[in-house]
Amino acid sequence: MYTYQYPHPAVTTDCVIFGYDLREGLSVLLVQRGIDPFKGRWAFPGGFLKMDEDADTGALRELKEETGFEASSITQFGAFTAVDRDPRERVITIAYLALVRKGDVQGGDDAADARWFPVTAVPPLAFDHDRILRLALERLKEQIHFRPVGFELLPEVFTLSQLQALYEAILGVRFDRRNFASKMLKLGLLQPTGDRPTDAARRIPQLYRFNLQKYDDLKQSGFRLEF
Amino acid sequence: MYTYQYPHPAVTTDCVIFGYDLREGLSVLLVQRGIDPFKGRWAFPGGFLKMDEDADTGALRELKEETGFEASSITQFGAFTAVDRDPRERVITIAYLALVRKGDVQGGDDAADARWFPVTAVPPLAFDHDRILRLALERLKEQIHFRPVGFELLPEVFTLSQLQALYEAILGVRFDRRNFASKMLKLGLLQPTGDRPTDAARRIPQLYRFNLQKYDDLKQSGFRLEF
DNA sequence: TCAAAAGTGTTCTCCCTACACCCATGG
DNA sequence: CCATGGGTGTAGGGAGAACACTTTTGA
Repeated sequence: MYTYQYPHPAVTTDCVIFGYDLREGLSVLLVQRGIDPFKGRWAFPGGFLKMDEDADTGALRELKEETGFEASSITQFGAFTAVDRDPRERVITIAYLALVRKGDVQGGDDAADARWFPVTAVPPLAFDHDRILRLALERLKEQIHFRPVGFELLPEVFTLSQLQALYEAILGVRFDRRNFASKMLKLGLLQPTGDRPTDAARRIPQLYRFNLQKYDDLKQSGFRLEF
Repeated sequence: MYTYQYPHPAVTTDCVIFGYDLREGLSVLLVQRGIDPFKGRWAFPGGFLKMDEDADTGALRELKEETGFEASSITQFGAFTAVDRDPRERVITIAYLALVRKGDVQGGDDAADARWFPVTAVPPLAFDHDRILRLALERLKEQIHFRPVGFELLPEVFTLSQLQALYEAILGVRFDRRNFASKMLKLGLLQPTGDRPTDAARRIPQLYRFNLQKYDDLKQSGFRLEF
């Protein structure tokens, strides 16, 4: 038992992990709760913060424990503090956001109950996780202007139309194919690979790779992707 | 005494209140700590969260108690969770940001120990409040593109050169006077007032007022101030 | 009448936008 | 040979950046 002179809330972390593929579009990683409250409902991976870890560390640990996935970087995007958001006791949560390649997440051992859901078909969520998701989506839309989110979500090599589909999925708009291509290529962040994909049903598109070097240069000078 | 099965951190809120005037430039509101730890040091107004209030409410309450100022809106911008950030016990803080007219803050009764400091001349701060300030300044720079921060910080009527000086102070850059004026006026957010200021040492400039109506319209359609 | 700030307009360039044609591939 | 998607180019308009002259005022 732990006693304090004044009441203390419990503190948890939650991770909104976004992934993407052509079939399902933008998706989030959810785990099914095995215990009450909200037993059986889906929720973001997360859990109680330990006393000897900061929130970033705790979020990464819980994510690993519940999904088997070791994220390289997560971004804190909000604290949720409504008084009654957890029926057991006062719990505030610190929410994190990460972008991952779906393929990297496969094979989590403890991840029996972890599953991807398209953001357009998310089941009812536990606690106030629907609000957390809404804010996460907003933040993702903002970040897309400053951060090459496409390159974190897509496989290492990708085509221009895949990249465009991703941007359209996140922002919920449509772009002109030719203008999107020229704008992207002008940035210089894309490196054509010599290879071509083999599974093409139609004309074979060029494959690109993200140029990290160039991105670091651009970040130095403070850039912005306009869309 | 309050007992829990697992250890809980304490949770506080802190408010970074930005103000602005021509003499001092961009400033922050600080209070001097009356008790240990860090007794005598300056810190952001804030304090422990109560169990029956969410963090926004708690932040506004603490701000009022410590500075006498009733803010109309505050923006949560980060949680600080380093394990050793408070020497007494594990404390995490949720940080808020607000923009106010300096004049509105005068006259807080309890505010004996509240003072404005130019951001360029901030004294040593308690806890990790220097880190909180750094992040707040970054967020302010980001928000300036989506939110008419000038109009929240300046008096109700102001001149174009005052507005420009504010933008230059926040972003740390210089603009061409003529381009700044035409860009601002083109937005349609500025309403010329008939009046002219009397204290001019030189040629008397036009006074403007912020057009809230127009701003709401622009917000609907999702706009961005480019600078 | 001079110094200092205010007001105003033009030109050039670049980028965004809209849009059309041809090419490669598999069925 | 045709449907589907990939690749490329151009013309027009608008916005930003650079820049100079005139006006008002108090000293």
